[in-house]
This record gives sequence, structure tokens and C-alpha cells, in this order.
Amino acid sequence: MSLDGQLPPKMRLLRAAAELLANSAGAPVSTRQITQLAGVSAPTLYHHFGDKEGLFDAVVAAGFEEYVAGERDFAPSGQPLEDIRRMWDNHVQFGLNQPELYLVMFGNIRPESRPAIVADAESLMEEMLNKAAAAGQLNVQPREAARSILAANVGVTLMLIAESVAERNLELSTMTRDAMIFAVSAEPASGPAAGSTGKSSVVVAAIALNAALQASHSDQLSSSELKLFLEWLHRISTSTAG
Amino acid sequence: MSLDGQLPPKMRLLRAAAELLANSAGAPVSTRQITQLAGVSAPTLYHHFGDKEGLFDAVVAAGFEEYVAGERDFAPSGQPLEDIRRMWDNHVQFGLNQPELYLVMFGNIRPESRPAIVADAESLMEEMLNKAAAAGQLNVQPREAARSILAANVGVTLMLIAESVAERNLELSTMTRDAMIFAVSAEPASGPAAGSTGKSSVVVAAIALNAALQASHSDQLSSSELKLFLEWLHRISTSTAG
DNA sequence: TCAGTTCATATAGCAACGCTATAGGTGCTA
DNA sequence: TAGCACCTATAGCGTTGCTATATGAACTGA
Repeated sequence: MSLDGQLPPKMRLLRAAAELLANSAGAPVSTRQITQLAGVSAPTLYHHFGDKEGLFDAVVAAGFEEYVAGERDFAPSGQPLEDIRRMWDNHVQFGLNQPELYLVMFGNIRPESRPAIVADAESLMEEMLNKAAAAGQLNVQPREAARSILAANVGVTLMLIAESVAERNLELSTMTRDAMIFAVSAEPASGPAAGSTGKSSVVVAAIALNAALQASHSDQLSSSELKLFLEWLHRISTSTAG
Repeated sequence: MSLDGQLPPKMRLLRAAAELLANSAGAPVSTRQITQLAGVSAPTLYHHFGDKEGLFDAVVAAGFEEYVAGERDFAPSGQPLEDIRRMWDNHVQFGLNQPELYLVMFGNIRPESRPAIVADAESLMEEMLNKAAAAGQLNVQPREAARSILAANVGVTLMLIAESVAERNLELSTMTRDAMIFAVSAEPASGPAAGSTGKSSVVVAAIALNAALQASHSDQLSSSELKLFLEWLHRISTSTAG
């Protein structure tokens, strides 16, 4: 049982590490296990990745590329909020399919290590939310909405991973998902509710225009005018007043 | 620098482990560090805790007791949903105060290891939500609401921990918190209803904003600013660009 | 054609790790 | 005092992440 073959040692190391990590159930994976499965010797690992952590980072990076590919791999439905739902579900599914990898990616993030992945994931969702904002469907900045939705998405996925497969209840995901989307969407918020921010139509419209302006390079204003215009727009759209 | 003193070795081990863990920044903490700081020898650790992990579990258990105490340590305000808000904020604060401990407790939970803590935390929140349900303020089962809110709470806390202290923005917490509470509260939540006209453009958004701005006197801009702003808006909204 | 250089892998081994076999010291009860 | 349970220490085992050093292959320029 080894990953011998025609692949270069670097690839074999990556695959061996990924495989062992995926089946480790949280137990530490030793470099000796990895190099043996890959069919190479210890220094080869350190030549290519510098470090055990360097190798694991590479595994995580590969996993993240897969994640991003999955998040982009569906045709926009034309309904941005519906696409957000699919991004959410895709995120959860990724976590449940590769729990160990997911735990490293999102369960163990420390300020000094890799918020880069989080930032990228946020950008991915923000991108999609920009379309929703342009369609006047958001009542908060796409950026803030993306951060909030992603945070909840991560929390739900971790909770589901923590549960045994038997008792896993995906309703937790759909319920939280719809709650978050509903909370940031500009649908009839039915009046100033308890604690919720009933944003005025001015704010919603400003957010929409802001997103639309940045998406389509309109040449109706000069660059300096546009800059000032956007600043005012920002001032309006971040105000809480009605 | 040692934790010598009149405390029994078991306590000294617990404190040493907690202290080293808290300052480890994610780096592994060795049993030799712990026993040296505690002023005992290796077998003492294994006599009392059986295992390195057993010791760490004890640290986590102590941390969790502190967490529970914090969650219970405020008088009910009489408004259950307000109490839920305070529980949420307290949870976030606990995580930010003891990030390493929190990451072990909620960032690394695996099905085989310790969902017990999660279950307890859920019960804690469910208990509070029962009061809200009794007051007719919930539109879902307290159990489901607790799971959902806690999941989002964990996700937000992890995200905030991942950010450097400088760029930490607690608005992510309050926004997500209120979104979740609003979603489970008995307001006419009527469901998502996604789907407005996918058609949008700068022009449409500008027209909407223009109308909204003139209808409601926003005081975010001075009158002269507003005049210029509206002029630019007009220029955009009458353009043919999409 | 062949010395020089660079890249990639291997042999062997170090310091530190988690953990334990074994034994010694304490404080009880009798 | 004997016996016993409890707690702690000395010393050392096997494994870990990692590296000093050496070897082989592939390419370069003259």
C-alpha cells in the first residue's frame, strides 16, 4: 500500500498527506507515516515543503481551491439570493464531505496563521451579494452581509461536523441559512421589528446604487466626481437613520 | 518562575497547563513544560490525569464551568429575548478573552470527542428560549432556535478570534445576533420569498434612490452637497448606459 | 567530451516528545 | 509496629519533527 507510480514525489507527498489527514479522525499524522505512504524519505518532504506545517498548508490550499471551484461551479440562476442559498449549501456539503480538512481550514484559524482563506471565502460571497445589492435586494452593505452569512455558515457546518452522522439534522442548516438571508434582504421587513433595523428605502436604494455603480463602469461622471459621489453614497448607506 | 506553593500538585498541574495553553498561540505545549512549571515530575501528571489529553480535557472542563457561570450570572431582565442577546454577547466575550481555550472547546469538536460541551451550551440557551416561547415570542421550537443561534454565535466568535485585535469589528457580532434573534422571534417571518425582478441597472437603482431621497429628508448630506448629489444622480439616471 | 553547477533524493542520527516500569516516601488504621 | 493505600520521583523506552551530510541525475558552457 503505497502511492508509488509515475507521479513526482511532491505530488505523492501531497496526496499521502491529504489521505492520511482525511482518515486520521483528529489523531496527529506523523511525517514518517506520510513519507512512507508516499514512498520517499524524510528529507524529500523538507526539501519541497520546508516543514510539516508547510506540507499541511499546501494540502489546505489545494482543498481550498477545490472549495472555491465548487462555489463557482454553478450557473447563476438570475436570482442572486437563490445563488447565495446554493453557496451556503455547497459550503456545508464541502465541510461534511471533508471534515478533517474543514476543521483545519475553519475550525483552527488564528490571527497569526491564515485569515487569508477566510478573506477569500468572504470575497467569494461578497461578489455574489453585490448582484443582490444591485438588484435592490439587500438592506446592508454586501461586505457586512457576506461576513455575517459566512460566519453563520461556518458555525453551522462545525456544529454538523461535531454531530455523529446518524443524528445529523440538516434542518439546522436550512433554517439558519434562510434566517440569515432573510435578515439581510430588503424584502418587506414588515415594519420596525423588535431589535431589527428597519432600514428605510433610501438606504436600500443607496446600497443598490452603490453596488451597481461599482459593477458597471459608468462614464457619466468624471473620476473625481465619482469619488465624491461614492463617498456621499457611502455616508447615506451606512447611516442608520431613516 | 514556577507555580510552587501550598496548592496540591493536581491543582498546580491544572493551572500550569491552563497558563501555558493560553499563551501558546497555537503552538503545542509539552508535558515537560507543564510539569516543570507546576514543579512536579512526569508520572504525577499521568497519575492524576492519565493522559496529556486527560489533563487538557480537565482544563477545558474548568473553562466550560467558567463559561456556564458567566452565562448564568446575570439577573433575568424579564425580557427573554433581551437575555438571549446578553448570552450571545457573553459568549463572544468569553471567546475573545480566552481564544486558545475557546478554539479547543468549539473550534476542534469532532463527533467522537466532545459534543457534550456543545450539548450543554445548547441546553443553556434552550432554557432561556423556553421562557421566550412561553411568552409567545418564538416562531420555532426552542430547541431548534437554540441550536441555530448557538451555531451562529460560535461562527461569529471564531471569525472574530481569527481577526487581529486591531481590525476586530464587533458589529459583525451584533448584526448577526440581531438577525438570528429576529428570525426566530414571533414576528411575521413569512419566509424568504426570494425573487424580485432580476433586472437591475445603475439607472433603475439611481431612479429609486432619487425618489426615495426626495421623499424622506435625509440629513446625512448638507443641502449644497445634496443638490450636487441629486444633479449627478439625475445625470446618471437619464443616461442610457446600463 | 567533460568539469562545474544545480536540483532532488537517501542514510543516519539528534534533541525533544508522550509515556511508563519500577521504586521510594508519606500518612493513615490497627 | 505492621500493613496498606496513596502520591511522587528516577530513569529510560519508543516515536516524533527535523537536519548534517552525502549521493545521484540532469543540465550548462567551453
